[in-house]
Amino acid sequence: MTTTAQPSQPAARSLRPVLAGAPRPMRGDAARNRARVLDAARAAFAEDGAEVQMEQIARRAGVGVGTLYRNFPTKQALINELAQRWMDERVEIADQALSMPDPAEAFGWFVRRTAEDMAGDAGLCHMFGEHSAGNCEMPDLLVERTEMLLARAREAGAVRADVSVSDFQAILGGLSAAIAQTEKWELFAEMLVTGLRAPCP
Amino acid sequence: MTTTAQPSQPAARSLRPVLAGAPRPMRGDAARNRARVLDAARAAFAEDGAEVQMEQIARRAGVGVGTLYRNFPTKQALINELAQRWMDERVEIADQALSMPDPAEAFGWFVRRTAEDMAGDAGLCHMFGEHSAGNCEMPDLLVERTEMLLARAREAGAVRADVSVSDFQAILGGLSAAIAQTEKWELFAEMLVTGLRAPCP
DNA sequence: GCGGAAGCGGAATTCGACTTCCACTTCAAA
DNA sequence: TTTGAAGTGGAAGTCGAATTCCGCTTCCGC
Repeated sequence: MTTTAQPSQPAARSLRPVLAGAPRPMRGDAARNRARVLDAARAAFAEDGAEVQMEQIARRAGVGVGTLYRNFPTKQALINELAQRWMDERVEIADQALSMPDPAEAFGWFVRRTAEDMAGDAGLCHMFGEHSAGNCEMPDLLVERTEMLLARAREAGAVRADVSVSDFQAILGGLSAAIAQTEKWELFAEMLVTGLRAPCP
Repeated sequence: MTTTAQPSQPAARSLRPVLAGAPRPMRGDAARNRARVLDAARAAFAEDGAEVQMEQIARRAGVGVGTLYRNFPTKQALINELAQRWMDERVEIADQALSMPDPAEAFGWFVRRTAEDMAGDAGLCHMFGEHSAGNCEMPDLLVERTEMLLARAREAGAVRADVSVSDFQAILGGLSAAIAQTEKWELFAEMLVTGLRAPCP
């Protein structure tokens, strides 16, 4: 995650005729505000779901709506940015899991960890299930990692053969919905790990 | 489910001084329209989720929005009515399950059947998870049946001891969310039944 | 068949969000 | 310190969807 993110609208700039010069970095206070907006948005969405109003987010961040719109041209753009960050985080977690020696253990850890993270951002995650489903595709990077994790677990007999990546995605969506209702993520994670394994005779 | 349902706004009526006379029954065509609206609404919500517009529902039912609002004072009221019907249906299904001799089998059947019904009304069910969570409480009758079903299954060793009715509710919410993404209800139901059982050693 | 209450359609209204706009303020390069 | 580009706040504008309103139509008891 880049700390010095740029505003969403790339301003073609050319101070002094330098061919394709890199855009001047954001002004210090502006960058600070952008960060505050992002934090406020995450918190607000986590608390109240997607129905929070832009003005609430702005107030929470201590800025005017204008500032908010300077950084994100649209409410959806803001949501997408948050979704993007969540995805990036998922990739990191998946990588950690992939570095574990035992595939079954790695898979279980990934599921538990995801459930735990969801519990911390319940509203937020649930919103993703709702809103971003169509808008912002799961990045290839994450699909790839998930595929690996799943494949390895499958080979190790920890996951039924008939569960595809998109099934798994759907399942995680269900998980977030369940967690949004009760925060018993440990129970749910356990159930998932057990249920994903072929039923024992 | 009463076929001759009354409009949501009870009109205090008193034709001829009959003490507490029952309200005159709906006019024939009106009752027919009410039914059509309800059907159209169910179909529309199932297809497109909660974001369908009142006018779309009205057009689908072949009536004007006015008629729609005559029967349901609010969009939420319409949603609640549908939710109510779904709940009633659940009670019936639960009763069928309770009449089965083997508790484990009964529980599994109930879960599978619910998943199947959800798949048929994906958008609708998902919407319930979203909207009705707060507005329209699960009726006591359904809570009671669910509790029975769960208790019997628990005694028979088919369900882990640490799953409460509200946990189970949350889980079904998750199930509907997952099904709304992919219609693989059989897989999901299987996973649930397996996962709800204490992990075998 | 008549009368009038009940019901109907759908244009017009209301309402509440998102988004735009611009006069004003703040930053930072020279 | 000066200067002007970048950034800011928040009132006003826009827009889409829910809801109301009312003149017209349809039923139904007499």
